[in-house]
Amino acid sequence: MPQLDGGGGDDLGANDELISFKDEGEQEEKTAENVSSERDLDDVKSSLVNETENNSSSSDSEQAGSHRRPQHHIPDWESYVRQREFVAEALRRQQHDSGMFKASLYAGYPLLMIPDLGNLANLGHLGNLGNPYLSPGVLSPGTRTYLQMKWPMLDVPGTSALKDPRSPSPAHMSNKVPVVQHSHLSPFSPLLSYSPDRFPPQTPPPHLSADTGLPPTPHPAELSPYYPLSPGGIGHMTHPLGWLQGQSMYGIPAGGFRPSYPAALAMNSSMSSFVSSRFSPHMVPPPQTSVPHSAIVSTAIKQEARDSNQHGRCAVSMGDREEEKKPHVKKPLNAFMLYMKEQRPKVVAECTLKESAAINQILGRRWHTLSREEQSKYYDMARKERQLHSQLYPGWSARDNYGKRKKRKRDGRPETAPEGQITHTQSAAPEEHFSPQLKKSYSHLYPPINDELPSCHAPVPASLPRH
DNA sequence: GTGCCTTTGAAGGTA
DNA sequence: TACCTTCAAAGGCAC
Repeated sequence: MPQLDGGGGDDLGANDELISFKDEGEQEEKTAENVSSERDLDDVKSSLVNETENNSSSSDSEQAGSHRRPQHHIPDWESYVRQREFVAEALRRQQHDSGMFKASLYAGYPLLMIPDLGNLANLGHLGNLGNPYLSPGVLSPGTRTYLQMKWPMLDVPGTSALKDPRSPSPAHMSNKVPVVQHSHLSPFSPLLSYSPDRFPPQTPPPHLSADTGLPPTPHPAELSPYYPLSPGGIGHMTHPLGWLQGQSMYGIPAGGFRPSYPAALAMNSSMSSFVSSRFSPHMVPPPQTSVPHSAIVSTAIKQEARDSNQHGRCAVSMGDREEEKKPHVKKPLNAFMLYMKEQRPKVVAECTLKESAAINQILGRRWHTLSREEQSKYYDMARKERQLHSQLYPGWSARDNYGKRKKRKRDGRPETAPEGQITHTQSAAPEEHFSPQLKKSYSHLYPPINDELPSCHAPVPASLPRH
């Protein structure tokens, strides 16, 4: 795995990514020859897919040669670093002025809490500081707010494990944040959009510091490889997730989150946003007091609860009521979903498409054109997402969400051949399987003869075999 | 107003 | 173990 530097201890438990790549016929341990042949294979695959997009002016360099260029991120790195430094400086001043936290204690701690982020947000263009993660109205003056920071953002001694310098990303790939984003949303922060519901402010329990809201004792045993702590340097620090797991800030029961959602969620909001430094080198400063974890969605469950009540409140048992109280905890996003969230705005801008079905097809093809390094970034993000999710919701299971949605109709499309069923993961050219509905929607993009894919640029011939 | 479409990946269930 | 199903995001569209 390219992003896995074996030395830093940074990427423990990356097996999922290995599996993911292996699933695509790529093995982590390969000889140079194998790598070469693999590259050839990838190039073939890439060239096939890129036929649709190479004709654009923007993809001149995205040729089927032996090198693929990173598609979007590198140009953004400088601006990102500048902004990061600016924010870091602002935070240092904030720390110095407010004395809210000691650098020695929180250095490298991805979560910083300041009493009033509004002041910080007023620092000129810092209004965009948390922007990818800031929902309008989330910040309010006087609200104690967490600032989410990623390790490289702070000058942390002993962060050698942060990243292998050979890594494609100087800090960590997951720290990159696409600059081309809508200012009001983050491609990697579904957390902020999951639920507008707020939970009542709660008072931190006595065992937590009144100033920081953090527990006084660390949980070194629960340190995540993604938030490495140097034993000698900052080993005394509380792991960002440590206090979340064992002694939740606002009291996640030891057995899990289920029995007391609101309390747990109040904590989860800040934690999720913070640990969901996931993917953000900036900050994710949702109010500590109210915004639940992104994975918590209220609408669906509310709807269900409403329906359930309509069916007869008398029949609702206590257990059912507890069920109704359950917030809908969404699944963590997988690598491709993260990729889509990041890239969708770009595709929309490039292709002037808005319909997600078509965009997703384009993105699905672009996904396959990504190099391993590029994909590994998203696998890494997804792994963090899952780790965070599992720690935020220890008792959650994907099965909990089964049936929350209406069952998808599967008879709408022609069945694939019985033998060797073509699934969405191994289908032929996607345009071949464009539903009549989608084609109809894009009739203006479908030349009547060619029946083309609504791609940005030159479409792939329908007969083009695809991996 | 609700579900479908469309993608990949993760996870749970089943044979 | 292999295969199948469901869900995660997104927004236009059809009903």
